[in-house]
Amino acid sequence: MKTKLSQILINVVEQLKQQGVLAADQQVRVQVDPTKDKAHGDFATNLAMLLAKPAGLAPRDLAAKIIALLPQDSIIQKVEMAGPGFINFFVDDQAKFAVVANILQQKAEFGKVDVGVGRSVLLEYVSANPTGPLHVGHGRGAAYGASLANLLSFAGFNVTREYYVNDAGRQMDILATSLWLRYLELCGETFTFPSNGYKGDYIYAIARQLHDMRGDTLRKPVFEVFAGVFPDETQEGGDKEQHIDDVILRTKALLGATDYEVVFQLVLKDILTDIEQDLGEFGVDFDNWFSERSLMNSGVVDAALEKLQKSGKVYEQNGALWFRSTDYGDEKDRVVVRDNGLKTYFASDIAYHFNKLERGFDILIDIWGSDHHGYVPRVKAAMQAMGTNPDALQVLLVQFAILYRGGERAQMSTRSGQFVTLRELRDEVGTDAARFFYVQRKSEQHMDFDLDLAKSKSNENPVYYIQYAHARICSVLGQLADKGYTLDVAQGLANLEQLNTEYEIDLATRLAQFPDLIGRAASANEPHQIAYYLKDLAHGLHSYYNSQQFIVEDDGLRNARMALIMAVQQVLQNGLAIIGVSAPEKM
RNA sequence: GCGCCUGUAGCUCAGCUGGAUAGAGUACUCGGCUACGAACCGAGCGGUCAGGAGUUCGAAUCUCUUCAGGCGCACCA
Repeated sequence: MKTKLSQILINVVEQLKQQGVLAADQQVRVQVDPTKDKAHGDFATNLAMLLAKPAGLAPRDLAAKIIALLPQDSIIQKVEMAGPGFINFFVDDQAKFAVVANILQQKAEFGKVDVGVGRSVLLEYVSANPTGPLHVGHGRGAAYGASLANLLSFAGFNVTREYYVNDAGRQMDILATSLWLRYLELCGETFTFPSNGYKGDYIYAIARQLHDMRGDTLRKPVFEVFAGVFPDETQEGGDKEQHIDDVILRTKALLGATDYEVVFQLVLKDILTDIEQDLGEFGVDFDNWFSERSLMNSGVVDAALEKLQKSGKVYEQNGALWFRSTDYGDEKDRVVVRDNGLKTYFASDIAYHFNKLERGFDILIDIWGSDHHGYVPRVKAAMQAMGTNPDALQVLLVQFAILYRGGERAQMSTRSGQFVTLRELRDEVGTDAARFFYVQRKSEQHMDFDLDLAKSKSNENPVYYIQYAHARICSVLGQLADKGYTLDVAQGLANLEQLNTEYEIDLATRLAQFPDLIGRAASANEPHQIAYYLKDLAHGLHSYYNSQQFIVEDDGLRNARMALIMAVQQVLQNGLAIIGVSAPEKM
């Protein structure tokens, strides 16, 4: 309907050009919008106001010219000029119900558009360090990423979902060392656990596994472990960072490369498996789990650094290797290889993003926590230096949820082991409510997450409002048989002209807007628009439901109503599927 | 100090690439089940769109500026 009106108006603009009212090279973006006020018809265009100046006419005079050029069309009941020069279109009520047949025919496909035109997207999200279970802070990125992937896919993009596993680097060494220390405790050794080690309970569980596997074979006396290490911060003149670094070195030396790798792989695999399962139960899946270590070990990082070196984009200073990111607008140059010979996380990321494009993707989307926003310019700089197009990368930043518990802000720290896990949240509020809660808000919006409210009063979550609408429709359809009627969709579709109440027209209008909404939401990377749309659609259904009895004696009218609510049911399903929420038949 | 994000009803948030009288939920006050599910519906109350200046037919939306909050500014990831 909307596209049809746009087409008509584009033709009118062409005619205006031929008549010389507009210059032949005049650029025009025809805009047709649904109206907010029914008094303004169904659709309105501001075309006359936009073109008034170039045409050298008063907006209302130009509007009159445009209206005169409009062709006769059966679906357009009336055209009016209004206000400063709006042109309002009144669409024939019966034409509005055509969408019902489309929906029932296309089913789960209804709403698909092609703004993606088959372009391939690599969508990277979550990518939390595998140093512990996911907490509620990761939940938002997970819910957003998964919903966006569904949305883009629905909008015609070819989406690949990827989790970047940061399994290289110092944090992983701290983790492996923490595990071994807990293992030593199980062997009977006693000592003070490093203040900068990972203290979460999950480490104990893995340590027990290790002990079951290897008995005491990996045990070393404590005095050897802590021999000559820098004191911890709890001691006079100590430092937690230097302390843990020394303990790592001792751990590696005492265990040897082979056994250290055993410990390392055990904790990595255990945590990664847990994360994968956790996300899976949250309805968040991935096509690839991409290992940073594999990038390192296969020489891809070295190759990338070499490439930069050859083109003179890196230089040595103070024993470290620096990338000239300032050449590309970054605030300062960045270290890629430290003076101790270790490559930085940034070095891997240069190689990783280069690798992504080498795999043939047209568009790269990274979803990061907003605290990483300062990181964007250097990655783009690196992409440019590597000879690739930095505009291929879109970084979407997700604000952290600020947790409130008992009216106070709850602090979260993986290291200290004090956090609410995503799993706990799912157990207490349910996957549907959690998914909806996260995706309800625009990603860059700060979000207050009241744990008490989410847990205790979960019925207030609007997700139930939408699901209830769906269940209600299912219930009504079930009632047909109880009342001795059989559903006849064909008859319903043939009698749509019997639908004429404001509720019915309103529902049909909303349903018709769904594909357009998908296109807009996908273009803006905003799955929250789907959530708001569904709330509106559900409201339309509930109001309709309360206004009159659906199941009436007249066969044609009854079946027409069934067709309409079945269309609503279908669109609710399609929309809920995108945001990863179930559409239950009963509640 | 510099950069990014945010500021809309008491509270939590929408506001569709500048459009007509700024919306929803919640809270509060009323009203609606012998009805296909009341996890619902209807009505009311509630706003200097943080403040100021500018751009134009028209600004919550764009520009500048002030204020307030969040987050970054490592040879950490």
